[in-house]
Amino acid sequence: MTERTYSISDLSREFDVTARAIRFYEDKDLIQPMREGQRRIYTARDRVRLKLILRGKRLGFSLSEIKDILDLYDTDMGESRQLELLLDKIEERRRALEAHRRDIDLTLAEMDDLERQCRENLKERAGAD
DNA sequence: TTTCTCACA
DNA sequence: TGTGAGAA
Repeated sequence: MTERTYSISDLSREFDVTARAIRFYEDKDLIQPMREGQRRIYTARDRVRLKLILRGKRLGFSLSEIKDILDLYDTDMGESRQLELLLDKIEERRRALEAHRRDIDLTLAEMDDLERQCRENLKERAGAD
């Protein structure tokens, strides 16, 4: 069985990212497609990596964090360590999001206060007029 | 169509 | 973390 390969436009269509972005990930060493002359040839494995990159991005990981995780994919005894690193990253990311949520809640509470004051002020003015 | 590079946010 | 343009 001969393995399927993909062109850069195949993948950009499938995952709805620009070819530019895919080349950009390569430039950052997140993917290493083969070459056929100048052209990039993506294997099923490259395709999986791209899928993982995009998932990582959705979760808010930086490209370098994604690279750290992806690199363990290639390592011999990497399986468990990859999962452990991923767990670390998830925990870290979760903390960051929770901190962000607290900030947002504080800001919303302040806005409630301010809004209340504005409304009271309006009422007083209406009475004074 | 795809590549590369330079500039730009 | 990408994009756009221009030339090959």
